[in-house]
Parts: sequence; structure tokens; C-alpha cells
Amino acid sequence: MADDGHMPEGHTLYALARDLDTAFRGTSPVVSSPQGKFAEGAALVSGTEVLEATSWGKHLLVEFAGDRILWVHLGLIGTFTIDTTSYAGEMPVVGQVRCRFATDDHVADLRGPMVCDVVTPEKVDEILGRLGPDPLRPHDVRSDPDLAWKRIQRSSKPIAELLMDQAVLAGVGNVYRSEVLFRLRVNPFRPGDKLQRKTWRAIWEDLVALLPLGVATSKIVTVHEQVDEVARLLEEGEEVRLTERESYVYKRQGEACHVCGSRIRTQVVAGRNLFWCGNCQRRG
DNA sequence: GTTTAATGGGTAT
DNA sequence: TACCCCTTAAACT
Repeated sequence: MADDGHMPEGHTLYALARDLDTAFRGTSPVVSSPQGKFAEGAALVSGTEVLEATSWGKHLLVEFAGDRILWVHLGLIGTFTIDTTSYAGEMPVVGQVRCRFATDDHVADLRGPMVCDVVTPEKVDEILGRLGPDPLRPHDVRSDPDLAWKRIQRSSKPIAELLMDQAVLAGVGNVYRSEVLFRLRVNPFRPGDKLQRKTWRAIWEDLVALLPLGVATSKIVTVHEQVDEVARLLEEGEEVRLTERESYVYKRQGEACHVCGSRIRTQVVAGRNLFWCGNCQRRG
């Protein structure tokens, strides 16, 4: 797995669900908890058929036969790696593996999740009901950006905080929020109820365009040159390989803004480090 | 060897 | 606002 495996924003979960679905759909893996903390849940689904693996925002759902769904949230530090191997039964356990799926040819190991539970379909409805639209599924009925706008419009919280609220929209995390606000030159501290609707629509459209590039590259691609390059390669059906991840503002505090040269600033907003250019993002 | 930071989020105060 | 959980690896001493 690429070193950006630790990137649990929506694009990571989307790609993970896709890969788990490819590796395990239609199989009945042995599910275990080498670490022990998930032993009971693992026993509930072990040996039953995987019907589908999907995601919504940062939530991963693996549906097993018998109305049992494995609900996983990676949190800040979780990882779920998939290995293809001919000796799956003998794959050594490395580190704290909360949950392992094993078939004859695949092993998937989950480490450090915030949530790992077996739940009912009703619980899944409740989980999904709490989440806002997901820009990775713009055509889904749940993904009407006006649902997010309604919440934004009636909140006096800064837009940088609202973008992190999964009830407003699902899947955006600390990197995408800083980067998308810079890309649109939006002041991160502008209250939701002072934001223009067209500004919100532009943020949404930008996320709809950006997140698939993250899925394709396993990296958060936001800088225009890279965005153009990756979009072109995807369109041409060519393999996309990126070695360096660049950003406009994320983790660039004290460095010169790529556009105006001002020093990039940082401040904790919604419990996490926000990065922005105080000059480029004065208005908006 | 110990401390810290990391792209999250729930709960208590 | 503070504190808690999850795990790993890099950055400290």
C-alpha cells in the first residue's frame, strides 16, 4: 500500500470499499481478531458470505449474508490493508490487528479503527441518516448539495468548521477543507449564514471534481497543475502515478503562498489545524 | 527510551 | 474547552 494509506478522508474509504468488494464479494472469509478486541463480532460473521462492501463519507460497511453488517470507521489513525497471497492461511500478524479477513488468496488486516462493530440494517440506516451528502456520489438521491446548504445557511459557525461536520457533508476532512477553501479563495472564518449560495455551490462542485482524483491516485490532489495532469490521464484511460503530494496550504505554515507569496498561516479550528493564506483568502 | 503528531470523532464539563 | 480512545512512526532526549 502507498504511504498515503493513512489518509482517512472520503476518497480513502471509497477506494477501500471498492478494493474489499473486489477481493471478498461472493466469498466467505474466515474473520478473526488476532488482537482479541473484536473476537465476538468476528465470530458472528466468520464463514458467512460477503454480499457487498460500500462506503459513505468516512464510514465503511461490509454486508454479510444474514443481515449482519460490519461497520468500520478508521478514525484518525486506522488502516485497512489488503494483501493478495497464495499462502493466506499463514500470513503472519504484524502489530495490533483488530480484524482480519482471510480467504485462500486474500488477507485484509484492520488496525487502529475508531469503530469496528457488527450491526443490523436498522443501525446502518441510522448511521447513514446522520450523514450529509457525499461529493463522491453526486448522483445519489442522498447527495443533494442543497441539503448541506440548508445547514450551512442557518449556522453562524465558520465555513471551515462546517466543512468538517459530517452532518453537513460526508467525507471531507482536514486536508480537503483547507485546500478547497484556498482553491476558491474563501475566507475560512466566514460564517455559514454570511456565505453566498453560489460560493457553496462552487465548493461542492470543486469537491465533486477533486475527490475522484484522490480515489484514482490514493493521494489528495489539489494543486492545479497536478489536478489537470491527473484528470487528463484519467480521461485517456492511462495509468496515473504520482510520487509527490503537493498542497497549497496544508502543512505549509510559515512558507510562502504559491500565489501571492504571503506566509501561510495556521490555527486550530474545529479541533484541528486549519491552514490558509490570510491575503488570498481575505474575501469570499 | 520517551514524546509527539497524524488526513476523526464521541463524551463529559 | 478538555479529555478520551484507537496505532504507528518520526522526532526527540
